[in-house]
Amino acid sequence: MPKKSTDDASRLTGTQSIERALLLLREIAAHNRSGSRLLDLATRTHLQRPTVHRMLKCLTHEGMVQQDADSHRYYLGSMAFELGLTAAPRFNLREICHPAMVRIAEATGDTVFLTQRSGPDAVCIDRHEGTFPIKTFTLDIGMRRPLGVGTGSLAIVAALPDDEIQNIFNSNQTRFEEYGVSGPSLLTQAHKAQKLGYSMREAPTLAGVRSVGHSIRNQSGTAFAALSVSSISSRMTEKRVTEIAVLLKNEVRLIEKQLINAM
Amino acid sequence: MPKKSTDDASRLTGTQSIERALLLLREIAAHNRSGSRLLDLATRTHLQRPTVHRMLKCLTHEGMVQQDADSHRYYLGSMAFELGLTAAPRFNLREICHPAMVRIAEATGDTVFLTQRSGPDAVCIDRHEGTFPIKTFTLDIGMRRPLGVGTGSLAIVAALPDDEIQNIFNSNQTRFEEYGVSGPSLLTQAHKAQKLGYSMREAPTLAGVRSVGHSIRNQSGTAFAALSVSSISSRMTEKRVTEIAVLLKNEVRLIEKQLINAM
DNA sequence: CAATATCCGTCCATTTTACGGACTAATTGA
DNA sequence: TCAATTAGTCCGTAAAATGGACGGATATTG
Repeated sequence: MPKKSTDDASRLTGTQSIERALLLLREIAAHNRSGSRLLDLATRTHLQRPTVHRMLKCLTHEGMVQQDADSHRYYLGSMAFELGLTAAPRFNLREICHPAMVRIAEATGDTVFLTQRSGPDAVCIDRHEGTFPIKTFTLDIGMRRPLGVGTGSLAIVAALPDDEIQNIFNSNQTRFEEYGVSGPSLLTQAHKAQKLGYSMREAPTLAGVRSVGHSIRNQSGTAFAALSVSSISSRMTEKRVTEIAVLLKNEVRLIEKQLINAM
Repeated sequence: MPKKSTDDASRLTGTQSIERALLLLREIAAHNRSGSRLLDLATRTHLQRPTVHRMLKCLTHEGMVQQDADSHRYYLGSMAFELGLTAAPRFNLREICHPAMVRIAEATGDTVFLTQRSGPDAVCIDRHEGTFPIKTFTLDIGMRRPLGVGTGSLAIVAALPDDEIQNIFNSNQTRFEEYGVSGPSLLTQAHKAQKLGYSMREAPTLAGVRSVGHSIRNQSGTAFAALSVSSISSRMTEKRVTEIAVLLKNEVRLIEKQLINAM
């Protein structure tokens, strides 16, 4: 039954199963603290259970995925970790941004996050905590969520051309629900962020947390990462939000200069 | 033409292309500093060029692989890095071993390596340098080589049952050549290491470097990792080798105790 | 503690997907 | 400028992957 996959436009041919395997890996990565059950993976990826099972068996065999013997839940495996170690030297965004994150954390006292775009997702690749005693750890390092969900993520989206924003929101539509946010509202928020030059919002899942984000662009001008600062809402007055936005903007300017030399 | 793949016994079915894709990823990882050309990848993986190309196109599209625009060479991509970050919290061997590595580096003055088995390969997952001014950086973090090539690697092999050693050496045979070592000689060295309880050898590729290694076993008693110490041969007298071996053995004992609690 | 609902894992006939031989384009290098 | 090497593409064919259906394990409920 040709379900006429209404997926993305960018159709590659002759690689269906690899695409599916990577889709699975991303989905497992997106829930790596709690682990994923076979059925949930099948549902979330829109694949048939037998297909998912067969692929997971292979991925497990090769070490990309691990299955907990008791719970049967799937997690990323040691090979994923090792490939990451190997790839790391070529991805020095973390190192480049580290001093800036320290400075921002010191200046604000709040927690700073570094987020990087990964296709239809955004991944938190670093975090630095400030001194203020109430900490808001809205993101763990390595956490993967649909593009547009976090505040840093929103800043990345807002910096993209309008038609691409639409594309992303269309393809992530169903995934947004899982994170308790609606597509249309995200679009409004993205437009607001475009006007302001930075993103700001209340965490939808965690009441009382407010964040400010600013995108980072590469040499060719496309936003591929973002810095964001998170704090309890009571500290995030309107005045303070704009102050932090300026702080972020300046630090990002420095980072972007370094990117030109480094990459 | 049914080439009757004389591969490994553990035949999975319905996952050929995923297996091949992962084989490619491992092969790219094994040469990630210099990058890999399409043809070399095809040769090393024993796959057809069109197949490799098609798969690389997909992997590149998904961010697992990156292609340098000028040289056309392939490297691991940002998604590999990100998956690694996500997987990291569940692989704390590094953290557990870190204090031991510091102590060993201080005691010996030489460079200490932590190696982990990954199927038919071994991957260097950590390194700590001693104070002695002549340093022997025989391994970079993330470096992947066929199991049996390095000294830590050799210690892991030596701790396996004899038939498995044979299997590994058979399937890695051709890959050994690339690293300038011969299978049979490795077998002798493995047997020697079994008698001694630790592995020791002169680096085959880099004259004047001698290393000592000791395997680390998990709860179920199988060797899955190793600590090793590397130094210039003039420092590695026979007496000193045995001293370092004792030092390693004691540290490994402590690590193995922690593994029981941690994992 | 049956009975029942879920979910995991496997089988196998069918068909779509991926394979790879052959060709073209791009790049190197002599 | 021309040969040699490598990258990338096409497409008919065969084999690999798909997924509906079933058996078995584990959790849940009455």
